Amino acid sequence: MNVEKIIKTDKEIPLKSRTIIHFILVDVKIKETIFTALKSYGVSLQQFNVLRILRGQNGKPANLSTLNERMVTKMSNTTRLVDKLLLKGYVHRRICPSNRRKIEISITDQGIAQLERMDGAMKDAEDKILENLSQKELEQLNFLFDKF
Amino acid sequence: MNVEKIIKTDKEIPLKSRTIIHFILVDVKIKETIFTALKSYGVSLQQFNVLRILRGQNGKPANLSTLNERMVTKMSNTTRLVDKLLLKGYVHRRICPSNRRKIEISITDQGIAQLERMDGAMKDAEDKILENLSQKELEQLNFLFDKF
DNA sequence: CCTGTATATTTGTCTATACAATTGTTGAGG
DNA sequence: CCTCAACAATTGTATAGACAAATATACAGG
Repeated sequence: MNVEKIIKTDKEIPLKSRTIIHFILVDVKIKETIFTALKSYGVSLQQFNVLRILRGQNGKPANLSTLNERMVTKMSNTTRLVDKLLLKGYVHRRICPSNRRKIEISITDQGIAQLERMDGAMKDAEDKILENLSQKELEQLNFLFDKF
Repeated sequence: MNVEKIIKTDKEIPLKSRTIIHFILVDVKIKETIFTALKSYGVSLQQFNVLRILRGQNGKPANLSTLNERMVTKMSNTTRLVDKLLLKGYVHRRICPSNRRKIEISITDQGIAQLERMDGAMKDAEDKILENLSQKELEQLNFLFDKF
């Protein structure tokens, strides 16, 4: 990936700006690959993440606030996001008996089965995205990302 | 930034997955900082980029296809994106006389003035995002990003 | 010229996201 | 009990983005 070529400039870009631009270009590429991988399953990255969080609960349901906390983005969407998973039959939802303000969400067997199929596609996407990086370079990246 | 803490897991995440998750977390943080910086100017990151591309033309107008090519995202929005900049008085638009299919977009003096104000905010955002990284580390990052 | 094809932009529509306001529920303090 | 503040989720609305279809123009070949 050549930054200057992609954004078609012949000027020297200051290192900090270049780093940010570079990051954003990599981001576009990563999102594209992941999106393509999940597309055929009809779920968005966010929906996929919610399913993974629910699976991680090992049967224990999660309420919307918990989901929201673990997702990277904002609450307002969580209700509607779960609605979509509900329509697809991947999750179950019920009012928490001990606190009727809360909603308990859990993954269905169908959701788990679908998720297992998606896991493979996701792994392929990750492999593809990172195909040119060695183990050592991955470790370096993780080290550097910690500084953000 | 501690990945495991943020996504609240105690399981060991495979290195490749961890790298992608880590990347996405950094992305959210970067976008947030940049968005906050630009918010008070009432422009989106995309609009800001278009203004910068136009400034880079040094008076020479750019048509929509050119803009689209240099932006990272898709065409369909370019018309509407430019509409918004037009409303704000930051760009000028006219039909190309030599090829009436094309539209020439150029930045106005007002657009340049506003952009100069935004440059400062953007630089501050970049500094803040990268405050914990040394020159050497920035170079390492750029080196590693080239492998994507 | 006329026709078909390629090019450049615009428009329509659907989905996603952000933010604010609203609804329903709980629990503490008077 | 009753009221009020805090909490949990939902809904409304405005804006952004993806994708496809439509419009307008150019130009090559008969």
